[in-house]
Amino acid sequence: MATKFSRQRQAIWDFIKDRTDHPTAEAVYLGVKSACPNISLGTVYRNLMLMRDTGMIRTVEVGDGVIHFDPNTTDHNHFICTNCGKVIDIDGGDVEAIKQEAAAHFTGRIQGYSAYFYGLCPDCTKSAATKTTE
Amino acid sequence: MATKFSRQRQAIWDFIKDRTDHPTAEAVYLGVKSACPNISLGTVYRNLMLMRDTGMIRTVEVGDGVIHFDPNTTDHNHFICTNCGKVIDIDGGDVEAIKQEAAAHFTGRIQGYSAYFYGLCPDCTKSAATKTTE
DNA sequence: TTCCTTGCAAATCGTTTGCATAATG
DNA sequence: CATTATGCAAACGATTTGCAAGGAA
Repeated sequence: MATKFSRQRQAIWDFIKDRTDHPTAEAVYLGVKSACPNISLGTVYRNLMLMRDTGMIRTVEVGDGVIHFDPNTTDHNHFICTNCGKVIDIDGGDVEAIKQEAAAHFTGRIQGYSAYFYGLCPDCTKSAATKTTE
Repeated sequence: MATKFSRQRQAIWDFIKDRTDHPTAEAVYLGVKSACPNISLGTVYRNLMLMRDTGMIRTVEVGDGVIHFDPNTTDHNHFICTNCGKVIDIDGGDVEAIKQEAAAHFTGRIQGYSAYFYGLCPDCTKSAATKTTE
């Protein structure tokens, strides 16, 4: 499959490659519109999925029923704010240790791994503290 | 909301309460049909979601685009077989330790947690070993 | 009787796909 | 030129919802 780097694929990659906010296909679509005014959602999906299959990016399923895309393909954890829905990277954790912990209690071979932590993100914690009541 | 325990809700609960195979709504629907021949998928969904909101069960999103339901509401990890799609509980892991590990690298308060490990389940590992060649 | 629930069917909504056309190497 | 990619719109499939009728307290 000789990959032809189309303008839209390039635009999608440029848009997502440095993102840390785990955009959805819809978000990528909107974000790329300025560079490619008449790109279609289908093309965005096709390219994102292709990038995932190629290992350029990774898909993240947070539990909101929508697929999020993450250019960070190294093992890391995710935090999801139960208030605003934001998805934040938790870098620097010892992923290997977590894998070991789980592997110790399971008889199969564990290859991949993906963990989600839920709670209030720093921002939401702050604004919650502001309002004294409610 | 005074909950009226209908026959179908009872049947759904009876069906799922001891399951460890994380059935989908569809699976519950089929499994409950013997007890309630003309129950509808909608009712199954409504009840499962209600049970989740009530904390009776928990939903599990494995990455196959379908919601799985789990009567085990205690913190535990899940293993998903990349070959057969089976979802297996990993009991006995030190979930608290994993939470701590992640919390140490994040500035928000971590409340919930859910992790998925991927690989070949014992069964599939076995059958893979059987076939000398592929 | 009074709400809560159901069954049914239609409606959503995210994602996928077929196809004729356009762009890439 | 031979392919690969695109845009569009229709197809899909899981989940949700409105509503009139049925069932539990």
